[in-house]
Amino acid sequence: MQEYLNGLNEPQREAVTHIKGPLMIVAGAGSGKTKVLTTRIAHLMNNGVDAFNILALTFTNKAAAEMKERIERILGNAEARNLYIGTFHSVFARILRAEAHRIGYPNSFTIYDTDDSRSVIKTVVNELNLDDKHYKPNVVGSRISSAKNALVGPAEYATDYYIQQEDMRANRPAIAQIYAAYANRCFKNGAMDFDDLLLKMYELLKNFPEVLHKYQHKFKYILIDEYQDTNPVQYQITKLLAAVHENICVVGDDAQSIYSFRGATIENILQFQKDYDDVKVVKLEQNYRSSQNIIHVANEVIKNNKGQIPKNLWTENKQGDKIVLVRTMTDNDEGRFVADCIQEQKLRYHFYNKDFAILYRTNAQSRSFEESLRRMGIAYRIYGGVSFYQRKEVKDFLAYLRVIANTRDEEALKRIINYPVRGIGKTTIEKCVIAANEQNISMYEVVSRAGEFGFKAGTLEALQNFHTMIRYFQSMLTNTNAYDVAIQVGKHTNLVKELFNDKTTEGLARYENIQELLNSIKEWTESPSNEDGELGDKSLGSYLQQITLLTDADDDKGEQDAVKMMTIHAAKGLEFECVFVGGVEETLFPSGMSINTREELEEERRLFYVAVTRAKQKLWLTYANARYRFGQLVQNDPSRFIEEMPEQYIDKTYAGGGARNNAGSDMGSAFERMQRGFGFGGSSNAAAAERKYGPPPSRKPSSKPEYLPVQPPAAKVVAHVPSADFVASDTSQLQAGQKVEHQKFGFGTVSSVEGSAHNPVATIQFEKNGEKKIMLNYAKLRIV
DNA sequence: TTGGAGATTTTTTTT
DNA sequence: AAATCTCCAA
Repeated sequence: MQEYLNGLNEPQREAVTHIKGPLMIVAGAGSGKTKVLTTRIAHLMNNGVDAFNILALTFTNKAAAEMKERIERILGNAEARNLYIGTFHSVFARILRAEAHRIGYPNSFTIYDTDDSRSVIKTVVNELNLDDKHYKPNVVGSRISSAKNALVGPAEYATDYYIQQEDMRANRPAIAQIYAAYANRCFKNGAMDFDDLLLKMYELLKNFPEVLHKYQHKFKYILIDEYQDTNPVQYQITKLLAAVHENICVVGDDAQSIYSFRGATIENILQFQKDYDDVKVVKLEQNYRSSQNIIHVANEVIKNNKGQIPKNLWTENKQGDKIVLVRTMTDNDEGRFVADCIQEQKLRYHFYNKDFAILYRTNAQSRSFEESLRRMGIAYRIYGGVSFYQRKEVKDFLAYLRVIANTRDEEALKRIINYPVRGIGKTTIEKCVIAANEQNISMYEVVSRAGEFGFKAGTLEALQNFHTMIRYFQSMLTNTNAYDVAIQVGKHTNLVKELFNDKTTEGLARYENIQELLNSIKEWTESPSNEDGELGDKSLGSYLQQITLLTDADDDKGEQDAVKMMTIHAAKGLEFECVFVGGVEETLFPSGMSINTREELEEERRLFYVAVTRAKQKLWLTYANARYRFGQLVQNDPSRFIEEMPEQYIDKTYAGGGARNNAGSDMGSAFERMQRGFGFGGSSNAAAAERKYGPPPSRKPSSKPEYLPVQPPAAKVVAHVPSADFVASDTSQLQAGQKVEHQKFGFGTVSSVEGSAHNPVATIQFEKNGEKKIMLNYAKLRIV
């Protein structure tokens, strides 16, 4: 008997060993879903299914790579490299690359990221003489994206009564026109946006029976992870692919559906049973991840949602700690609390940095956490946000490569035609675009035939030089790999040199980024196989196509001992020993944008459910009375989700005061209690904690974190034992020049008092700990 | 044509 | 607070 089956519980084994026919796995959070998927694939292969006939669609490329690795370990051979595993987008991009000629695209078509796509929309809006203030690229773009995800093309969009009504009501009747122009322009540019990778794949299968036939018979077994987050195009594609063999296995949890803004619909998972006869349904309800308390809270909150697949998530794990609710004055206090708390937990329970995750609803919230962690000297890594490949200098460099691989790519061409500056200004670019539109040729072709369009001598020369350079790069394309081309681009454009000569801090960072980019291209070129196991294709085109689809989660720089910070969306599928969820406030979580309909609110609640169920042992929910938004302090109420959690599982020690308007509470503000308790107060330093709890274990974290604390000056507080007679003085009249004693920082001299009358802030020069800004309303100071 | 000062806008969430 | 856009002088 195959021993890999032994580690499975009953329903898991059922899911793994069901080989023929449609299978739906309803997998609760932490129920061993990945294990089931990998074991199932291994089991299929062990039972004679050829790896080449298996397609597995995952949510991130990293998940795909991990699965491959685990399967190899189970099987003990390298067969897994032949599997087709990847995200919808990367798998389809690969197929489209092979079939591009059928639909009029170059096989090295460009993949536009969101920025590129918005930029094209803006161009198109202006060309149609519409106001881009009213037809905002973001608004129009998301409208187009929804249409594509729902399989609505430009023609149908323009004639659909309901859609048109909506656009009329929003006073944006021209969106249909923009959609059509946008689609045309993308095609003309030889480019696909993210949605096109799905839509064109669908059209390919729909319009070319021989292609459909080919892939139907190639993919005899199909597995789809995170099925609750698939949208109608993805649904239709998989339905087409699975139509012959019907060996389709979907895994999902309706309670974790959090991508409706991307067109995902729970309908897909609810519909699955009706689509095929004889669907086997397996429910995985035992949670192996979290404590009893965490599971109870999660279950209780999600009950407030209507209409779900009934299930009962349970665990045999121990009860665990209560969920800690934390209220602070501002977002900065929130950051400080979390950083202090991590420090304390590490000392007390011997956790490593990597055991902690800070999750939040919006990327912008990372700032205050980042600052506090840095001050404390705690290593951290932020996932998401602006990714490496979105940085301006990186995009600029890549734009060269894009033009070389695909001259139709007008977006890229416009980016680089005058970068570095070579005297081809806005007017000239506009002229080129207009000429291109008139003649119905690409902008690049105008540049290449610049002599025919009556440019001034100087301009003409600049254009011709540019064209000669690009042609030179292209001549290397056929017999050189991506890295060699990139190096030549760096040399001949003077880009690298120019950045090198820029000695400002930002210039230096930009230079380093380009170096890193070149290194990563080199690494990619030299690695034996691509991420999907395809051997050999080290061309520039191949490189460019995978680069756009990489996400931050994918570039895993090894297990680092760093606190992880990311949005809740990005945390899907992950787990951590200790989790902080920040900004649990009305208008933030649930988002102010998503409280207008029941559906929206329920999705926010599912998001809350996802956040809570990421934690294995410990969970903190923090919220601030007020936080900065657009540089202004705004008040917020605690999130409604807090009230939905049963009291008995909640520790409210830190949830009392905080607000000034809550003076009746005898708890004192969270900040005050923090000072009384851990982190502050002279005695609770590392040495004391070590005396009390013993030395940290010798197990070493595996590698260096990406963000090692740069300068840890503030982190190392020189311990101060307060005077025996320490009594906080009335500091309302505090003035510059006075000497004071602080419980933690020791003696110092006030250098200034600023801030509003309600919230005075003193800058104090401490003898041992340097300059600190102290909020007088909260800090306890003794005037000496 | 270029670059910079000042004005304006932006925050959901992501492949 | 930060990023992007607009306008103007050189």
